[in-house]
Amino acid sequence: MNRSIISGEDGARLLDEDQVEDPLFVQAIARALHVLSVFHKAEQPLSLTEIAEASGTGRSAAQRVVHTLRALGYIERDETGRGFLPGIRVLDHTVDYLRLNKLIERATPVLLDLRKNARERIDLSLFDDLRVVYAARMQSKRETFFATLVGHSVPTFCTSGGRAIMAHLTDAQVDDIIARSDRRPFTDKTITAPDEVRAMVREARQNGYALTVEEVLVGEVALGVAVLGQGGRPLGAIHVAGSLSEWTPDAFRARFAPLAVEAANAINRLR
Amino acid sequence: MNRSIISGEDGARLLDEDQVEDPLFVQAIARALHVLSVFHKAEQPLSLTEIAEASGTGRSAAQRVVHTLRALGYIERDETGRGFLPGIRVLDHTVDYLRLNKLIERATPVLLDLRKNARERIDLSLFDDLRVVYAARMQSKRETFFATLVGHSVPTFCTSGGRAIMAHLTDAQVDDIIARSDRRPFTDKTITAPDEVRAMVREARQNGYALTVEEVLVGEVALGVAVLGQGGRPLGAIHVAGSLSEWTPDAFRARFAPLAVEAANAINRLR
DNA sequence: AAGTCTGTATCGACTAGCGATACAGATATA
DNA sequence: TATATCTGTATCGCTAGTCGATACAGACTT
Repeated sequence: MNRSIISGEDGARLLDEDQVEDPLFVQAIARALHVLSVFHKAEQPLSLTEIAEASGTGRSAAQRVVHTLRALGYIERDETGRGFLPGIRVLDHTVDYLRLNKLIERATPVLLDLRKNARERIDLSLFDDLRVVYAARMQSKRETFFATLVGHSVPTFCTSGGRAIMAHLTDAQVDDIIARSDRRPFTDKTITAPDEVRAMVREARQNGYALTVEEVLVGEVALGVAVLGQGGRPLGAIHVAGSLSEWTPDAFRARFAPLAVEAANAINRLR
Repeated sequence: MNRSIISGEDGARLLDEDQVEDPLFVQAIARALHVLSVFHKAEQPLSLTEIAEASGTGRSAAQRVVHTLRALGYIERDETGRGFLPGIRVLDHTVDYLRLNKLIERATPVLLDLRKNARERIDLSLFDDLRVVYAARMQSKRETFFATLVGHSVPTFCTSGGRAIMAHLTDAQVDDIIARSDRRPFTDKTITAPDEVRAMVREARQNGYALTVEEVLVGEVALGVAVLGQGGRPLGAIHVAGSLSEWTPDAFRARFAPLAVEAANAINRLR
């Protein structure tokens, strides 16, 4: 039972039962953002009742939240047909996040340089527990794919960047991530067995990078190198991605591993 | 007194006094999102007290909101140094917005095609009252600029896309937008005088597109064509942007106006 | 015309959030 | 070394604000 990369069925941190006990935890906020998060699983505009059901709130509360969110621009009505959609206002926060993120800031010039030399697609992803979130993509020359992957996330356990990141964690942390991950495969090449994943992580530890072949996308080979912050903690990863129609995995590795590792080092050196 | 395109000092819809009277308006949500919006004017991590001051809330309330937002991943601590930053969770909503937006969906293939023919930078922007928000960018062959402009916004009154959009509004609406806009210039070529802007809009009405020369960025010539929805209402615009080092404005217009207009028509025809 | 969806609105009961106040750790003044 | 002022965190009682029930109008089905 493979799954798609398109839909957002990943680690959407929803409200935790414990948090209801926390006196510092403002419930209304959680409810509101929970309502907004409902769209993560949606494929089309949602009606008020659908929102209410999906968010677990009653119709009344859902309507009042939607009303407010709409007034603030975080939710819009669908023009054609009925229902609601996320509003354009969310993009303001996107740009704030990207702009203020120090890792992105210091990685950008290095990535531009890497892309020039590599002439393949370069991505920057950010580590977020069970997943790795794309923050920037520099498309390759020939590739006409949509530049806007910002915000897309893929599981840590089965991506080149994720594995490179795990290589900088303790075994216990790696095991924890593997155990908690939804390990449904994307392709029939996706490695999901905990032992095999652990082996890949050990390999990445020795190499200083991770290579994945068709684990997320058929025909794609990807090489990931972790980017580190404070005291060696992995914050994200650089990805170089190419097509198997042009490269064998080994040729890809030989060509791009040095470049990518050097780029990551350059970023790490900046602090 | 020119201004920068980088910082987010645009139409951030904050809470309106009237809304306090609205019984359906959930204040806690507005407060929370207002706190998140505080980062729109920030250039660096914000301390709790800075957040409190900027959002108008007391320290206590601000702390409690930040606490919750942090638990949910919408706010993070800055690793190095102190203070808070927007959290990675906001990118989830970004991808939801982009994914569910019908205009982006139907425009994408056409834009890819346009980029192939034009070989210049192609943008898709969405109309949001006083501003126009970039939703997608397909970079040109040679351009190494960062692909991640998603969420950036520029004023409607002085951009090619914005003017093309205004060409599809009534005169009263255009006047309203001009009047309410913060018309500080970006460059010394920025046209800010209401009458001149109106003239440009009239011109755009006749041509079916708008051309701007260095009004936002020095050295840039841009051509915008509106994209329409339900009953001719403008939803956004296609932009083609080039460099004055390669094109005279007239040559640019002659070369790309037909292509861009045709692309916009293609998108409009899809519904 | 009866039925079932939309989205919207009102109001009282009670809970959940605000503000005041306090504390601990880090960095900066004297 | 001491005093001051930041940082972020935590507690608790009063009351303002939210939830849920209930109701209504318009748009599609049947």
